[in-house]
Amino acid sequence: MSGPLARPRRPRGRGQRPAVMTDVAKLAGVSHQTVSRVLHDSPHVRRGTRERVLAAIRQLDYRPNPVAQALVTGRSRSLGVVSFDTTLYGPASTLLGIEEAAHDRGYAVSIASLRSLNRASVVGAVQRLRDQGVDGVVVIAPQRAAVDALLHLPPEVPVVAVEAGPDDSVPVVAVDQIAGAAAATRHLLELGHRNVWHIAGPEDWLEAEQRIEGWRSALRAAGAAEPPLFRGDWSARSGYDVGEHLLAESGVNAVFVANDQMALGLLRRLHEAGRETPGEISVVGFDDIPEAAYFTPPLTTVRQDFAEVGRSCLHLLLAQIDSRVRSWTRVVVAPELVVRGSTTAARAR
Amino acid sequence: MSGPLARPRRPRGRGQRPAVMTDVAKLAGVSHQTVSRVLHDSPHVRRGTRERVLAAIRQLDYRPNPVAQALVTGRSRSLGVVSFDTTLYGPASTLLGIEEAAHDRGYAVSIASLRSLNRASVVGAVQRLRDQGVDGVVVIAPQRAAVDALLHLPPEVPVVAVEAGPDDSVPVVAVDQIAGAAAATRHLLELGHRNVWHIAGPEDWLEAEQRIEGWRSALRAAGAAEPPLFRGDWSARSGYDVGEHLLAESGVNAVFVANDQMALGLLRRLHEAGRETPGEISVVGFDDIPEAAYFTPPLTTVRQDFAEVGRSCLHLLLAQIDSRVRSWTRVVVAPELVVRGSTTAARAR
DNA sequence: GCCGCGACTGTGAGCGCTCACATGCGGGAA
DNA sequence: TTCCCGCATGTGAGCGCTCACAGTCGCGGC
Repeated sequence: MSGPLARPRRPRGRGQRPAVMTDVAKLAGVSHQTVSRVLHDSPHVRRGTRERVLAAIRQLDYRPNPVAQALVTGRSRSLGVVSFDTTLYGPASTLLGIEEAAHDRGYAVSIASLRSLNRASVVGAVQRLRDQGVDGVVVIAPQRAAVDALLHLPPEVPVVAVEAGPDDSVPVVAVDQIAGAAAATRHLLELGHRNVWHIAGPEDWLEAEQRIEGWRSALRAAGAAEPPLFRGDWSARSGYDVGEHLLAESGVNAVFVANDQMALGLLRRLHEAGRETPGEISVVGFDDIPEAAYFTPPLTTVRQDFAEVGRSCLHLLLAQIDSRVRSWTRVVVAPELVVRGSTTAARAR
Repeated sequence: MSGPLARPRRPRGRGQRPAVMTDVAKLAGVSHQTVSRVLHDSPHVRRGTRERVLAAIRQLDYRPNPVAQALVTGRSRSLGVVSFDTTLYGPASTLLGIEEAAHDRGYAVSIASLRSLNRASVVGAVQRLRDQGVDGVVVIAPQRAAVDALLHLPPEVPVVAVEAGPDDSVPVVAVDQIAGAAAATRHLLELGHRNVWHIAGPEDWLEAEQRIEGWRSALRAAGAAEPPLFRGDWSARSGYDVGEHLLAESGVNAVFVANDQMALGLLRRLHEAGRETPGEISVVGFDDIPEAAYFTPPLTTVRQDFAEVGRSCLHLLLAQIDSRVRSWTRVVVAPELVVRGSTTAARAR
C-alpha cells in the first residue's frame, strides 16, 4: 500500500498534531515564507494576503514552534537566574522583579537554585542554564564565592551580577548598601545615641561587609567611637544568640542590625531579658520585609527596591545579548530609611 | 573568491563557534550517528570507538545543543511553574522543592508569576509557558479562580495542581490542611481551652476554607461551641486589624490563626493591648516560617513539608508526560504540629 | 565452504523554522 | 516601446540533532 516514504513520522492519531507553518501556508494559499513574514510584521505583504494568512492561523490555532525558531536563530528568548536561597525575601523579590521585567520583554525565565555555595557550584549552575539554551544569565549571589566564580565563566556568556561583581569585567546591579547602612546609623546618631552597635551578616557576604562599611563611615563622620562588631548568619536565631552577648556589654542603647530577621531575634532576646525597646535600646534593621511593621515594636529599617533591581538587571542583560559584548556597567539603586517604632531619642543623662 | 555556497552562515570570527556533533565525528573518525550513540550510552559501540569519541568530545568541549534535541524529539526537558506570589514563604518553598527535584531528574524549570488572579491570567500563564515549549506545567495557585482555570486548559497539556484541583480531572499534590488545622485546634482544646477562636484566610483561598473545616471538625469532635469566625488576608497587617475586633469579644483565651504572618500581627496587637501571651491568650499559627520561633512569644504552629510537595509534583508530572494521559491522582502530605511558647494550659477557673 | 546472524557502524531524511536569494509583475522614466 | 526598479512572493538550503534503516564485518554451524 504505502511504501516507507509515505509513512508519516508521527502518526496523526486522535488529538490532531498541532498545526505547523506549512499547514497555514497551504490553507491560506501562500508559501511558508509569506506566513513567516506575516508573523514578523514584514511590511512587504499585501493587505489581503496578510488577512488570509491571519485567518488561517486563527482557524488552525497555529502557534509558532519556539524550539524551531530558537534552532535557526540561535536565540531562545529565555534567560536564566542563578540564586542561592529563593526562600529569603531579598532573592525572592529580586527574582520576581526580573521575571516581571522579562515577561514584558517576551523573555522566559529559568531558575537554578544553589544548594551549596562555592565557585564550582555557581559555575556549574551557569553552565547548566547555558546547556538549557538560555541567552543570558543573572546571578543573584552576593557572596564572595559567587562573585569569584563569575571570573571563571566563559567570556561569551552574557551575564549580570546582582549586588556585586568581581571587578570591572561583569555588569552589576546593586542597592547602595553603604548609603543605606550609613542612613540607618546616622538616624540613630541623630536621635542622640553616642554608641551605635552593629550586628553584621556573615563574612563572606558582600552586603554584610558593605553595611559594616556604611556603619563605620557614618560613625567616623560623626566623630563617634566604634564599638566592637558582632556577627550573625542572617537568621532570627543568630540575632537571638548575638543578643545574648550584647546584653553582657554595658552602654548598649542603639543597635543597627544588618537584616530584619536578625533584628527580630534580637528584639526577642531583649524582651526576654526585660530590656525595653525602644525605651532602653533602639534597634534598626535592614530589608523591610513585609512583617517588619508588625514586630514588637514595629521595626525601623531600610527598604530596598528589588523590583527596580530586577528591571535594571534585565536591561543590562538584554543590552549585552544584543551587542554581544560584555561591557562593564554598574547600576546603583538607592535604598530608603523607614522609621517606625523601634527607635527613639536617647534619654537625657 | 568564494561563491555564495562557500560562505558559512555564521562567520567563524574570533571566539570559535561552539563544536557540533559532526565536528566531534570528524575528529574521532566516525559518523555523527556513532557520536550520538556514545552520548546516549547505546550498548552497540565498541569500547575503543567510544573512547575515541569521548576524547574528541572533551578536546572540543562539545556539548549537545538542547534546542536541536528538543526539535527532533518533541521534548524540551523543561517544565513550567505558575505561581501567584513567590515572595510568600509557602509558594517560594514549593517552587524550591520543585526546582530541586527537577534538577535531579535533568529538567529545567521556567517560572511564570501571576500579577492578578483570575481565570484568564492563569490560562494565559500556562499558555505562555506552553508557547515557550515546556513539557508540562505545575500550577501553584490555591485560589478558587486558579482552580477554576485548570478546567479550561487544553486537555493535552500535562499539568499538576498544588493544593487543589477542580475535580477529578487534574492530579493534585496537597498538604492535609484539614488534619493540620484539626491538630492545632485539638492542641488548644487539650490545653483546657473551652473556646478556640479562628482567624481565617481570604474566602477565595482553598487552604483558608480547609483550615476552617479542620478547626470546625475538631471543635465538633470535642463537643465545643463554635465562636464567630474572623477573616484576614494572610498579611501581618490583617492579623493586627482583626486583633482589634477580637479584643472586643469576651472570653477569648485561645486563637488558631490560619498563618504565621497573621499570628504575628495578632501577637503585636495583643501586646499593645497589654494582653499577655500565652498567659491570657494562647495563639497557634500555620506554616512554620523560619522566623516563627523568634516571635514574641515563639509561635506554636503547623509545619508543612514543602520540599516533599515539590518532589511529589514532579513525580506526578513526569508520569503524565511519559504516559501522555492525565490520570487523576491525589497525593497528600502530612503536616506536623510544632509546639512552642505561644500556647499554654488554660487557667483554672 | 557457504549461509546466517549477531555486533557494530554509516546514510539520509526530516523536525519547523528563518535566511539568502530568485522570480514575477507593474509602472514610471528614457 | 524598452528598460529598470521596487514591491510582493516563492524556492531551497540548512540550523544540530534523532530516527529508521541499510550496510559491513567476523564467526559459528551445517
